[in-house]
Amino acid sequence: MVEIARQADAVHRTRTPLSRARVLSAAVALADEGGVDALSMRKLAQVLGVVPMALYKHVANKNELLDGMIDVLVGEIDPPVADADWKTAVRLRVLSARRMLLRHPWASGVIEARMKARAAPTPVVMEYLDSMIGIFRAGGFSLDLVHHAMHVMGSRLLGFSQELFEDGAGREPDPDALPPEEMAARYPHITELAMAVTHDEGSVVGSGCDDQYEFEFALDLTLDGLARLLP
Amino acid sequence: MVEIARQADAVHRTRTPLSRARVLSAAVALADEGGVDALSMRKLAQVLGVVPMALYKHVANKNELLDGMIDVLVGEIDPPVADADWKTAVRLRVLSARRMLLRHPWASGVIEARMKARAAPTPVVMEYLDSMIGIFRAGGFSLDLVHHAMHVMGSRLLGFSQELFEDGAGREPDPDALPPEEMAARYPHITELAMAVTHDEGSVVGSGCDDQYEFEFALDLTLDGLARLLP
DNA sequence: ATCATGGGTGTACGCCGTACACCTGACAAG
DNA sequence: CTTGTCAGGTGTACGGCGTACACCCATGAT
Repeated sequence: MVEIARQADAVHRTRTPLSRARVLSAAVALADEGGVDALSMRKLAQVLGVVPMALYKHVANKNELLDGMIDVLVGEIDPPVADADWKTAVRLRVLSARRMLLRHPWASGVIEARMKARAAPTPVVMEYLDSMIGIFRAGGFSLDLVHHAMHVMGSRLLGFSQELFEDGAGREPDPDALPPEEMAARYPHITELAMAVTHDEGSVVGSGCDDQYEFEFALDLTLDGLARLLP
Repeated sequence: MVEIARQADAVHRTRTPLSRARVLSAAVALADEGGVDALSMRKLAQVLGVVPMALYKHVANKNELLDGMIDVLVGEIDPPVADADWKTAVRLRVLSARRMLLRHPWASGVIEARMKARAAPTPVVMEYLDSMIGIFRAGGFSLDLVHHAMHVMGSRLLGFSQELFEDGAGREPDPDALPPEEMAARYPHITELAMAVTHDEGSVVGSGCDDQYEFEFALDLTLDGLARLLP
């Protein structure tokens, strides 16, 4: 009994004290494995070896936790490179953002959801947007044009353009999946496209498409479109 | 007591029987007012004057409910116009999708979330995508090019390109909002842009920007970019 | 007359976020 | 050295959620 007490004490003594930073990074880690649904205040507390309510001494509530996690992620995006023309600067930055989002697949959903819910983005996000605008401005964009540019880039600014129909490993299984022939009959164009893309006859939907290439293709298309609008 | 029984019976008799369609449209209505957070199986059941578990006779679970709601919404998008060149056909369709999404502001989030979770889109969404591909194909796009095109359009295909920083009425209030001068110091480019956009000195962030114009600007930019790639 | 069945009911379980009261140990002031 | 403050961890509890499971009952086929 004394042993137990001593050990408990030892554990207590060993445990590095909680902190906002520790909470946030544990939350990110928890979301990284198991997706955002696996992130609950209770599970997070358990991972940190602490009682759930302890977290509330470091984050106001779950939404603020999510905001903090977003800040952590945005902090992972490379700063803009110096000495580059605006197009490559934007390009590099967006690709860096994309890499971050590929490391944290749950992030785009959380970012979008929180962006819609919050009155204003967090300071960290604000600074990201600000410096992005700065790149355009330094590249000679008028205020009007940079405004349009930000809208054009839209979600690509943060590194994602919804991969709407994507390979789909690890998704919910589809009970009523169609046999290929019925597929071809009902959705001739999808099927045709899928066949052309996957030259091996794998699962008809989506695989075999180089996402990175597609992403850069789209990114460059819009960047070139913007470049043509410069005086 | 007999009265009560009779009245209950009358209610019972009056109530039009549940059906998947009735459940789905009630769910959409419930989400329309109060956002997607206000949509719970329990509240939905209450609206329909029924016990929660009754819903499960018509939808397998909440995710399937959401999928059904998406189908309802996609069904609201205008079919492609006949006798139009590909560009205007795509343009009109996407603008119709956008109108639907403005009617149901919660929809884009749900669509994105469910698209990520499901193995394959529902048949209704598949048909939408299929016919969209069909428009491009009829316009002379090669398979490769229409593939790129679908990626380029990305979320715009469904009528939304995240309005990342948007006017923000009805959002969570921001406790630590900055005074304008500090705003200008920390985020010079955002401030400059915001000042240029809102010619009246309203709240510095975002208002006074014509979303519809921006959306069409971006849409046309990408459509023009695609047009330049045609042989 | 019987019986199967589709659709509504009731109860119960385990999860969730978090309000609120409490404790405790470190540290500053006297 | 005492005393008081207080940041930070604890324990309990509440209301809401999705949904499994057992049930009942009216309808219509046999």
